[in-house]
Amino acid sequence: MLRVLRKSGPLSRKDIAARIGLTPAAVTILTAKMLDAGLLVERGEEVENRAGRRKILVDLDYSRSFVGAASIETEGLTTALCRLDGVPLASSRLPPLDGETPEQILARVATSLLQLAASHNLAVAQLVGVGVVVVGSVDRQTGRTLHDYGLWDQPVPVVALLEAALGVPVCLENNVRALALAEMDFGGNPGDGRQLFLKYGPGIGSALILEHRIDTGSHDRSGEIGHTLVPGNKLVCRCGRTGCLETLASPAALVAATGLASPALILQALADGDARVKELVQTTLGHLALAIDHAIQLLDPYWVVLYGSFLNHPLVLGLLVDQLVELTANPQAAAVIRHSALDEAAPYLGGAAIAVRAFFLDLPADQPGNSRLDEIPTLAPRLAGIES
Amino acid sequence: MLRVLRKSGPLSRKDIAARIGLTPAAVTILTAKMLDAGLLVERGEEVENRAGRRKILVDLDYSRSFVGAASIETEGLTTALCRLDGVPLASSRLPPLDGETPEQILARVATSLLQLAASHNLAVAQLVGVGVVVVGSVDRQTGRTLHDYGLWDQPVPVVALLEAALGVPVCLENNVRALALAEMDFGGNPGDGRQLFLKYGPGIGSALILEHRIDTGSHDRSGEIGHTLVPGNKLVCRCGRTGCLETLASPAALVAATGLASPALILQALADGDARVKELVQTTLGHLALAIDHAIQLLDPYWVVLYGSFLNHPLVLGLLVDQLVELTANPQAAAVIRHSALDEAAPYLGGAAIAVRAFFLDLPADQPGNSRLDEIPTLAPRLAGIES
DNA sequence: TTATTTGATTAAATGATTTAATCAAATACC
DNA sequence: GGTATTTGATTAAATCATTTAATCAAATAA
Repeated sequence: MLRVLRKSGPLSRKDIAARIGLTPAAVTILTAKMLDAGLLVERGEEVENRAGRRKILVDLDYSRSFVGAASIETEGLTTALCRLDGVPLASSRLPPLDGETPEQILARVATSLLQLAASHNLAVAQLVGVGVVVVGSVDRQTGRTLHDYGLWDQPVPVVALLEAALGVPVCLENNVRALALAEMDFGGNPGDGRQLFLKYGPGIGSALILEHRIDTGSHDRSGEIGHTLVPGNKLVCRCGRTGCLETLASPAALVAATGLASPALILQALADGDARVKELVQTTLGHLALAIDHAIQLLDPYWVVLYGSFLNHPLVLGLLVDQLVELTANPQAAAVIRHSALDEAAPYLGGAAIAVRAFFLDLPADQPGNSRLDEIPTLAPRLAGIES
Repeated sequence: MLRVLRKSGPLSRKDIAARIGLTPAAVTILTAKMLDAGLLVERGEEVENRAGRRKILVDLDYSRSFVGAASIETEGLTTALCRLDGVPLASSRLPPLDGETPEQILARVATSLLQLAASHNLAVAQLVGVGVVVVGSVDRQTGRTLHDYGLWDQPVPVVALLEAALGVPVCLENNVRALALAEMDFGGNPGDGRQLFLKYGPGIGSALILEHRIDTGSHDRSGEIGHTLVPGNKLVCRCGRTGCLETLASPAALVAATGLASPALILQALADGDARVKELVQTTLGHLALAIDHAIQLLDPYWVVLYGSFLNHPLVLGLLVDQLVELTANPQAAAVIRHSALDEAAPYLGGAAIAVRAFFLDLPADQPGNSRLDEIPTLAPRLAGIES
């Protein structure tokens, strides 16, 4: 029911019943409990010029609770508090400190979140969860980071440490994967829950979303478009293979190829009509387009979402889309690809997305099993004081 | 419960309970109903040298019912009857007739299935469903074929026509996709339900299985590895694009490249040590290996299953695996790729697989909703006469 | 022989959901 | 303008799957 409301906005009890396969009577009972628990709100009536009683719209109460979010990178920490619909309420950026241990970093995260709440008059009791995103891969079972491409050199039990410090549920995810979820949940673009997300810069990060959920594959390695091979490419990748797309078509590779100092300067050169740079960019985007076409053929996504200011530049996006249309021999393919609507200055949005999902029982799943309200960890405390 | 039994063979009531999240008491009740209904059988006790009562093993009754299967191709019809575990009981091949309408073909399918049952002393009352596979794409909602690459030039309501003729549930699927399911369900290789299936010959057909189910993608086009692009390839594909893998690396393309008359002759030349042919084959398999590597990076499958006698030849399979291992820089890749264990002379196995799945409620799904035995179409008639 | 262990079964209790009736609140019709 | 009709929400009794707790069954261990 929460899942349906999340996806399809305010709905009447009758419509909810139809969608989740229960009777209106059952939904009346369920909504009553959840309204009491503060999970839902009634949002007035839907006016239709038609006989009969009007629908009373029910929706998730996005404003009553909030989540914490943190992004831990080598360049520093970003923490934030967000509403359950992803709207940021407060955020802060903290620089990295020399020689700081993981434990100290997480302690700073906890302190920062509490300070943010205090300074924005948000009651900590309404903090329903925290999502942390990191650069490397994570073990979702144990809530630990695995190898982290330079930040931490050993597994860190992030979830356990932060839950001890804050006393609310904490979840952990890779930053790109979490961002892809944020795009799904907060991005405002409807779809069928199948999306390839491509974070362009400084490397080529990607995440695959199937059935509204992060797809991990059989060995936690699916969706790695940056590590598909480009024939003829002899560059050795950090992943150990030779010829990965990332070594040839990442912003870093483009910077190296053009000899310019930054992606911003490349954009400048493009705008100035620099033919040499345009050709280099075109070649690079050609590799990218080919890889994206491969992915489209194999995954048939509803969206291919690009994330990163360089690709978001109209000139670049145009070149990429042109190449893709040419490859697919189908102008409609362009409709599949678009740039993310997320604020690129908010790296914590992924954290907010996973925290919200955790609060709403990881909504998109059709997990068999628990449907008893009082056995749900995040709900139990809220339902404890209720009579019925 | 049926799903768990299907996947994990005979189990005790207690173990079933643990897996489906119910109590042994509930499982006792459920198994009793299903034993009465003839869906399950008790398979003796498991002997463990341990104190306590022995487990009474319960399993699906694969022998009590059977399914019909049909494969409709331009070269003719194949019909068969199979046990619920995929073991063929009877089969027949029928040549195509000139000028035969789709309706006449389906009438022949129905007649053939009834004849097979009659001649093998199988009671039609125990025929619990029929699965039909065709070469082109199908509309699973309406049970119609769509365009069919030459066989039929307009949609044919296969399901409606055959259900009218036979009076049992009929389901329809593309042949490659159904074959991939047969591989999962009858192939005897455990896995986690994620598999890329590749039918090599005469074209390059493929199907993607995720979470134990056929993945269709957002537009019914996922898993099309044969239509990924090979850079530099200028051949126009039947799909309308230029440069598809299939135009360059299918058996048909290989036959054309070698100038030999058939894949069998190519195998012969390879065995004879023909260097020119070996190089051509190697180039072709290189394209295939690259595409497979792409798919592995994007999908992270548990298995890549090859189907087709040409690829099954030790020399060819060896060459392909070598190329793949070289590309991935990881000897483990060899463990992922394997040839199908299915009988290649039985094109109807896919039909049997989808019929069995339909009978067992499309087992692998975690579909929300109906768990009431008496509302299940395939079970209702069997439960009708039962007391409790 | 008895105690213990493990699995299966049973009966009463529970509780979510449905059924069927009713209430609520609008438009449509005469 | 009053009444009928329609549509959605609610309620109470009934239902039915499931759990709980006790018991039975059948083995090994002491």
